Amino acid sequence: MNSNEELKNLLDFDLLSKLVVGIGEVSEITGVPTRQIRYWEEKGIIHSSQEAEGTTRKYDYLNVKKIILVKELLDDGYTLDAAAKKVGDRMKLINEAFAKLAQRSE
Amino acid sequence: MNSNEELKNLLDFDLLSKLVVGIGEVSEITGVPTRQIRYWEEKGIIHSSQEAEGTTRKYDYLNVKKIILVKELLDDGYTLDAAAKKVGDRMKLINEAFAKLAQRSE
DNA sequence: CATCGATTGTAATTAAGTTGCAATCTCAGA
DNA sequence: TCTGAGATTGCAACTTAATTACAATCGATG
Repeated sequence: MNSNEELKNLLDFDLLSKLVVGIGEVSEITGVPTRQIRYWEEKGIIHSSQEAEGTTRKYDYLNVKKIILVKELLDDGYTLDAAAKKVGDRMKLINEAFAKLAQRSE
Repeated sequence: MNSNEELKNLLDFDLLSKLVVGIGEVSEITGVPTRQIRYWEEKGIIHSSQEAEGTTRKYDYLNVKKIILVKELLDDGYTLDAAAKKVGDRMKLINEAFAKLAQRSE
């Protein structure tokens, strides 16, 4: 049994993907003000799942992770666009790894 | 490098533990009506993190997992109390495994 | 000092969640 | 069939959380 299988037994990836939190929670977790999160979203850097206009935005694990990474780079002196690009590249890898793990859990 | 270390590199357990969702979300995920979730909580079977009276309940991964398991047993014919006990035992193991994984991530 | 990127403030509105009280539903046993 | 305990549900009145739109601010750079 390889490590991924062990992992799948412990962690329910299907559930993980459904754990979507509100913007207030994201703000508390990341330290980024809600206003700023919405701004990044306006700019197309973050993509929450918002069913329709006027309904509340929801953020999954990967969304929150991305916000954390962007914030780290901003704090480090990057411009928003540069940070977004850099994080985008890294998120690709994380997304792929997750996709693999989530595969057989359906 | 063992599987747990690989896992830690991929999954941010600190973040996972902070992903707490509202009761409406839990209801959608699990198929258990919000009213019923509150009832189970009243009975002491579920323990959401509710800062104070009147504020909204929040449920983390393990809470939601527990609700899913309880529901499965109920659907299978168990009484609520019996299901709660059975699930409680299983959650102990899951909790321990998570505690181990969450350790060095701080 | 004007411009641009980045962020922030706020009012008015809607969505989501809370409690408490009471009603209902199920079903095993007298 | 009646009944009582366990389990669930309905709902009104209320509070908290989140939404949008418009405008203001703030710092760095040419």
